[in-house]
Amino acid sequence: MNNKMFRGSLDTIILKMLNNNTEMYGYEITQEVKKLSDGAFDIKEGALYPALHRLEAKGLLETESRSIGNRIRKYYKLSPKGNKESKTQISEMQEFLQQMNAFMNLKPAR
Amino acid sequence: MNNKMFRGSLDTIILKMLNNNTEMYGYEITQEVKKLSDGAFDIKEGALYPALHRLEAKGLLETESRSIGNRIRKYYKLSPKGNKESKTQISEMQEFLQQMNAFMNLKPAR
DNA sequence: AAATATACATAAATATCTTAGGTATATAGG
DNA sequence: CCTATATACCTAAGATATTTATGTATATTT
Repeated sequence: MNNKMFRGSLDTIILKMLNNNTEMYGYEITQEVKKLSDGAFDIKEGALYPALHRLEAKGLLETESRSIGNRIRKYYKLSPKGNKESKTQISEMQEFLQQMNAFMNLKPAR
Repeated sequence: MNNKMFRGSLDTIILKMLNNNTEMYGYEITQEVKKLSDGAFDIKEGALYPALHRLEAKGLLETESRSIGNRIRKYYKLSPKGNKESKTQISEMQEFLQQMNAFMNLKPAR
């Protein structure tokens, strides 16, 4: 997929994932999103990590670092504020999708 | 509408309008899009004109300036290349909308 | 042993958008 | 008549989000 249209929806995708899953770590999000979208949505790590940090800075996400073997994973989950915001953004996205769909299906006036 | 999600879709919207209408001038596009979307899509002129110039530079649009009274309007229409590209982008957008819609409707695993 | 996958991260470059400002003509309301 | 709003084009500065490239390190597969 030409992911130009993907722009602007990354935060909402992350919030959606964390709304469904209680907690996830960054790399896991990229893999799950790819899988769930049949490869259509390909989140670049260079976009993901700054996005997670942004959302955390806004108080929407809470983190907990855990050692898995010799490696550290940083788990993210929605804060109460993030929980509310995720629902808002999911609704707004659905509304947007409907509007854009109607628009793209418009027939010429004559 | 929070038009954050609007990002990345302006070019496609313009191409869609010109696919439906043979020819339009810039200001007309902003007004028609607003009307057709019930106010949901609000194209800023600061985004529109650079976008039109970009699309023209890519060879997707052709222009013709016409005097209307003492004022000049710049009419845009799809070039043959733009005609093809518009159909491509409309299809890609529709595919994207479907994917994103499915994604936003995913239920938690358990 | 080497290649690939996992897991985090940042910086530079690029793209697109908003905000703000500029110019000028046309029309509607008081 | 005059003033505000609408029409119609445009660009520049700043904000923001993304890609590409790079870096580090461990784990797993071939």
